Amino acid sequence: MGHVTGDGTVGKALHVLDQVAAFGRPVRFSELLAQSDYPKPTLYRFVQTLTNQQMLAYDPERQTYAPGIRLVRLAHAAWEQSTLAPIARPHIDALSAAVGETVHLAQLDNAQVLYIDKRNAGKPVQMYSQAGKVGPAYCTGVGKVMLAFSDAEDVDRVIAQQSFHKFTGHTLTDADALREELADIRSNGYGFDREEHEPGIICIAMPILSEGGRVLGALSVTSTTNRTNLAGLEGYVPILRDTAEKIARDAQNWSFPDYETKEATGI
Amino acid sequence: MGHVTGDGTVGKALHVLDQVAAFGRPVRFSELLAQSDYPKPTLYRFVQTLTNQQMLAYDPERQTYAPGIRLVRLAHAAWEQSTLAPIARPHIDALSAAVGETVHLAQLDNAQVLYIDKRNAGKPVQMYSQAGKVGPAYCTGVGKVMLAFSDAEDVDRVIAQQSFHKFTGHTLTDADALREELADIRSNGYGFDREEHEPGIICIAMPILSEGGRVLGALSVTSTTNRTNLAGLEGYVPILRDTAEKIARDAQNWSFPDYETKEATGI
DNA sequence: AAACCTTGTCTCATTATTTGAAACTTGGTT
DNA sequence: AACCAAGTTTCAAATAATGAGACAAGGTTT
Repeated sequence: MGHVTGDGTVGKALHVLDQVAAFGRPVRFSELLAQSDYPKPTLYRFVQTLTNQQMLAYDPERQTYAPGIRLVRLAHAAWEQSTLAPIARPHIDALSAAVGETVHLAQLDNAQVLYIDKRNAGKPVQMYSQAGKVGPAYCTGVGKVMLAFSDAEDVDRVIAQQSFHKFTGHTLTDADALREELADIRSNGYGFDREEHEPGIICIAMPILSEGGRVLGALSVTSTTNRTNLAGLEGYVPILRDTAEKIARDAQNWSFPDYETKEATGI
Repeated sequence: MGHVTGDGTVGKALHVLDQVAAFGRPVRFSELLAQSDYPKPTLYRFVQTLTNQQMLAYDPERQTYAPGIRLVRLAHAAWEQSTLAPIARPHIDALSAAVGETVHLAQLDNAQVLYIDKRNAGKPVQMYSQAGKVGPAYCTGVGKVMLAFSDAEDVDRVIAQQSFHKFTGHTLTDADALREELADIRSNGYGFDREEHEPGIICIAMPILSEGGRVLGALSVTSTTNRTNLAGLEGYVPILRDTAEKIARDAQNWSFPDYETKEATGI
């Protein structure tokens, strides 16, 4: 009878959590039930349990559920321990200052691009909204670059999961076009986003590769067609490559600092 | 044999997740086992399940577990839907620009202060590391202000959980001193951090209260004793009060925007 | 090399928990 | 007063979690 979710009760509960998060807005129990595979009392108990555990938050006034505050706490630990962000931080600070454009750091999470960090060179506002945000792999600079240097089997798996929604006139809309693009990127060593996701937005992206050639993540410098063009972005290749190599080297040597005191640093 | 955790298998698994996060660094199975209440195979299976589910990440080289990347994705949804951050964003942007100092937005999470957002007026770097960070309630400006306007029973519960660790010479080190301070704050309408958490760091904090007087969160402006003093910070009271009121008002009227398309905005 | 740890993984009968059809409650609507 | 939708509870059957103990894989000492 095993459902697709697997991993017993815990897996099922987390699947419910994902469903709530996927709504992108606070959701009523009945809405959740309508699109759930579980019978009413089962779903009900999961939602209750998750709410008790503060993994979901219940708004009694509107009778809605949303992902809970406990996740924010846990994610902070994840971000600092399981992503490239703490290692890359000084390097992308420097990169952003040098190029004066927006810089992104991303990793691959299943078949999606997960944005891990961002520097907004000019305007320091509106940043948090991006860490944790996901984007499509087939039409972003960082996504294509990470795919280009992944194992063939991983590429197959990821491509199979892409929707190939046509965001702009430049979006690649099928697997073959994407595979050609990946071959190009592999021979160049870097890739572009040619207004494939948003009109007027272009970027150049560089993979972060371990010594063994494994994909750790990717960096990108984003700009607009008003300010520059692809040839202009190409001028950033040396500093991007340099930054990516530094991050990869630091990741190699990284061993977690031993903490004795927990509350040592202030806010 | 009901443990303190409650909520069946799911609760237990999440408790394990908390334990891993609490280490603050990647942790080996044996370390986890040493401080766990569960027998070896039980803990083992939980860790396996959580790793399968990407709630934990396993580093095969070092044989360690850390909170996983899936949490970062989930937390983004939580941050946007279950915190004041999206509502407060434009207001704290404006506040930060006006005062030229660091601004924090916090909420109460159990007995701790959870930092939700931050603006670093001068230097736009190193920001993400703060969202999701937790701090003590009894010796931070935002913590004391939120407590001061909470229900008596909540205050009792929170105070009972404080450690009253003496961070500096100014830290309040017992419940009575804290209760006096809370009474002061209540009559003033705002509070200070008088180098109670870190030497040289001072702040002024303002509660964000709903129409009914319920605590929604708190704002603070932080500075150093080199740059200013408490009297100087007190000059920010009008703009702080104004900002807090605007956030509270927006929170009242907030109904989640209906999304039809998910991928409408670019990165 | 052999004996001996330490750390991590697997087995399986027992036990406790999850499961979901159906019944019930609550609040709003015709 | 009858009706309907959304949410909550019950309880026997089905299933999954549990953990003592055995086993495997490295490493270290004698």
